[in-house]
Amino acid sequence: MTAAGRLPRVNSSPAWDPAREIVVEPARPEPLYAQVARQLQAAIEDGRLPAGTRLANEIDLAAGLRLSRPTVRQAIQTLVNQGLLVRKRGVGTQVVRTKVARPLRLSSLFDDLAGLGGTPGSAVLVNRLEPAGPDAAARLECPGLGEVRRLRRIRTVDGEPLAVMNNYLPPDLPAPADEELRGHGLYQLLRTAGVRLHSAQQSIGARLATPEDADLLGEQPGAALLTMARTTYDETGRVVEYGWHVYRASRYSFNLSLTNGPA
Amino acid sequence: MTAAGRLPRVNSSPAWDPAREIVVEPARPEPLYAQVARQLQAAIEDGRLPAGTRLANEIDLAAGLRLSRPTVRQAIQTLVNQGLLVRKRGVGTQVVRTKVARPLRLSSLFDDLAGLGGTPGSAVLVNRLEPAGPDAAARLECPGLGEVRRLRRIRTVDGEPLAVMNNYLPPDLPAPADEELRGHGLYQLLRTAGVRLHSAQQSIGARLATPEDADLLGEQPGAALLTMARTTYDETGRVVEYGWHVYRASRYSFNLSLTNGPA
DNA sequence: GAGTGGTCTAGACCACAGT
DNA sequence: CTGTGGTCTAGACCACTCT
Repeated sequence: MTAAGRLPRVNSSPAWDPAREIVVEPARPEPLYAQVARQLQAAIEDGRLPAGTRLANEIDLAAGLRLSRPTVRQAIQTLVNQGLLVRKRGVGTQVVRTKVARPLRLSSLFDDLAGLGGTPGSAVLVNRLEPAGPDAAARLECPGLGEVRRLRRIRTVDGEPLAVMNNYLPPDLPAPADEELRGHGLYQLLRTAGVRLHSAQQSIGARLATPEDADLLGEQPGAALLTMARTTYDETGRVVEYGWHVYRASRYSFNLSLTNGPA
Repeated sequence: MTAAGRLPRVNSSPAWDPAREIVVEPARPEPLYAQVARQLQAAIEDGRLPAGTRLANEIDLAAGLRLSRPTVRQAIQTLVNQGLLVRKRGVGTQVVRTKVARPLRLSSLFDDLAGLGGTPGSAVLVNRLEPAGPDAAARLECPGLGEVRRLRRIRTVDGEPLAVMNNYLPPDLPAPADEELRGHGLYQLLRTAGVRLHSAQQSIGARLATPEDADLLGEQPGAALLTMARTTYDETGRVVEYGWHVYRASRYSFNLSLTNGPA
């Protein structure tokens, strides 16, 4: 046995009675397992269930909540998938001892920034249908495509330029108004338009600023820039967006949380 | 109804009979749902179940495989979580029409590179215990720590330098031999040592090469570099690694697949 | 209305960890 | 040994989508 394999100290259960703290209302439209998961998550995040706490076993939990064991299991499983709980056979279920690592989700830059300080905004440089060159058609995986919608925006925070964002969109999507683009992320607009985003492939790199980059971003030519190219798919496998963006490395970095989820 | 909401064309089921193609052996140690999931995944990946194919419904599938519906559901769920299948209530289950987006997992650079072309290797510049400065102790979230193991390596592909990698490790982990580090990723060595990795927080940025960077990596000073800083936690919430790496942007970029998994 | 996945129940047996 | 989570069954009813 190596030093690394040593046991986590297990807190014995404190006076936290799930049956008293968690209430499930079968009448609500929210599924029972979701109600349990939501309230467990809240208890973990506001400290009522501190890191390292061991939960009661699934049988007792189910009995206390007057639910079946599979239902309670489903609730716990969603939190395990989020990395908030850890289960070990023969041992029990514990609150993870890490600051929460939110799973990585499809998010646009705007949504990310809105969660931080500063006021995000954007200037729309280009927003029009254009004849689709072979490159654009290939990026959207739509050979023979006649037209594409092209977007070019500058994202700002508190008025300072942060990124130049270029996008191709399929021409049959409803046209986003410049005004909408100024105040909302592209993903948010797509979702509102009924597009069900499913997955994306991203590539993150770096390069030096060209004079044009420098001019748009308020940097010096030769400054370090972060680049991100992304293809986004909906649930039917159609490409709903291709984008290539450049960020000022002096003012932005990508922050990712990874979890070793099951499956 | 917007254009974006239009229906996916549903292929009627071709002559792919799950009951004939999938065999479950209750005697094997592998769980039944895992056997089903594995064989379904294989069928999707090698083209026997092309993108867009609709699966039989869960009841029929269960009957055909002589399993219960929850078991079949569990198998399908794991593939949905991986983004390989899409389920819609009232409609059915379809193979996703996208090239597969593998979920983002904890991986070391070495593991990533091993999956691509070229022969990865590395040179170990530093591998020793050092007195822990306040910075190192803070990075490992272990105030008062006496010593840390410090690593400094150069990662190469086909002999060409690709990245400089700096790491702090807690002093109680078994010391990795230089020889092991040359041929294996750090994560792989940690797992072998019994560490159960749980989650990580990464930050990706860019900067210009200093003369020292340039010397180590064979670039010019002022060249664009990708930077990545990472803190890795095990299941007990302990920091098991802190690393800050720089990559030659001319030869490397991060590729991520994101999926909008449930929960 | 017919067919689908989404949720839920009440049991059962097994594998593994710790004593 | 005891207690835990892991797996599995055989039903049931509901909510949603499409015809």
